[in-house]
Amino acid sequence: MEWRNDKAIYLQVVEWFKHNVILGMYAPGDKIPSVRELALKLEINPNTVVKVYDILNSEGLIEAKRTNGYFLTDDLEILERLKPFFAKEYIVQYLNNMKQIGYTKEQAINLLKESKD
Amino acid sequence: MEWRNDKAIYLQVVEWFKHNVILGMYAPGDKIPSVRELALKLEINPNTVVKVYDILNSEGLIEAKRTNGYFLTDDLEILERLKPFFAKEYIVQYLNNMKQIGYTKEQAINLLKESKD
Amino acid sequence: MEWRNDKAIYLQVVEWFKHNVILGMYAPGDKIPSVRELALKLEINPNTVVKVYDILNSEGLIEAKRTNGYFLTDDLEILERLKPFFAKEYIVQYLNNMKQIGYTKEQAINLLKESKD
Amino acid sequence: MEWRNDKAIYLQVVEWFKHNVILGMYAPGDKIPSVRELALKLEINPNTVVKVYDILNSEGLIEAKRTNGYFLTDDLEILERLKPFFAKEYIVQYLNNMKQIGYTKEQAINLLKESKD
DNA sequence: GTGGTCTAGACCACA
DNA sequence: GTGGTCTAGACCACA
Repeated sequence: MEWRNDKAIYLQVVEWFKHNVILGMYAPGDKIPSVRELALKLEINPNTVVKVYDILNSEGLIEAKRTNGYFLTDDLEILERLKPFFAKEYIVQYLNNMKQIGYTKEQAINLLKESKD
Repeated sequence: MEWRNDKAIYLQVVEWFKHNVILGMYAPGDKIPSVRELALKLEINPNTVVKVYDILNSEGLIEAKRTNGYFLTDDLEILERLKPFFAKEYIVQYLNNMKQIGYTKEQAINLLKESKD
Repeated sequence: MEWRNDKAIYLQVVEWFKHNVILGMYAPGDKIPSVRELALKLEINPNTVVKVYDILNSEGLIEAKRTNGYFLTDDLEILERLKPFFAKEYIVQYLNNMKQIGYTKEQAINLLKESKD
Repeated sequence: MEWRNDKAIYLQVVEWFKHNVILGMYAPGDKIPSVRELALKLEINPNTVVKVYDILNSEGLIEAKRTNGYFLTDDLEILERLKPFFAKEYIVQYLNNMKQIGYTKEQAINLLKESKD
């Protein structure tokens, strides 16, 4: 893993984790890597992973079972919310990019429609 | 300046430069920073700047005048092409992002339309 | 300050801080002690204070102003919620205590009414 | 066992012992742990246990039988008094807590009545 | 000086 | 081995 230096690592890991969830890396209720495992894999400090898991926990995305590890929530509603969450981010990003180079929202939509991709 | 480490620096500098041009930092025909100046300012190796200027030169965006330095082209047509160039990149990026989390192009367009921003 | 060892220090500090707010130690919008100040005063690690302020921040009770310090929220609604929050805790604690020694809720209420205090 | 450091340990042990009696850990007239046994179990100084047993003895709750150890009293009246004793403590504690955050006794009673627990 | 981030590492309860 | 807590201390941006 490589980290951008324009954003706190723990924030990047939070996003990375959510992305993995969207991509179906873990099933609802699955055990996820332990704090130490993930720290080793990502080559970051365990405390940073703790911070990440704290955030994910407070968002209801994962749950801690003492001495058993962390588990992905089986609350499907919370999991369903992930996609629109990212979508919103991507939309804002796209519109900002386009506005920065001088396009309006309408133009951003039209250029998108005309694209072949 | 901060550089992402997931992409070659010279590519990032090329983009950064084009962005500046779009934002009107230089007028058509203007002198742009020397290789050494830019290297110092961006804290990168002069050779990297040389590579950047080579690319920009080959795209017709800048021109070298022997012993006089580099100048932004005064060919307006080339300058006009910059905006669509970035737009295309942003569009591809947006669609890729949305597809990666499971949205089709149509959904990407519709969600964009519905956004309030 | 002395800390009970049956509860994490940061939780005790969170409660202690809320208590102080209820007692009117800070006015809405007031600057509160910096992370380092509080750490020194309470003789705990600055990181522990960071954790406390993180929690209070996420609850909307305080706000961080970069390079300026933390401030008590001026959102009166949030501040008003503190009293009932503690009241609920005290009620639960009282009922639990009484039940543990064999009294029902009704008895707990009646004994309370009969008390001279 | 964990001891709060805001109160003398021997006082905490006295309370802890009375609590155990209320919970029926010993029957009236039962032999209770020797000074040494209890000191080991609670990981406290035997002298502290001596002090505790002195107090319990002076309150008539336990009785020393020379060379035979200590026994819980079989005086049911004394045992019956334990519950109201704790109840009074809990009531005072509850009222103090509520007063400290600005509620009157009447409010403390009403909030208690309204609680769902 | 202020908050923010991150690392290193210790010790704990629980099983 | 697992999560939870806490300390010590470094370095950063911002002003």
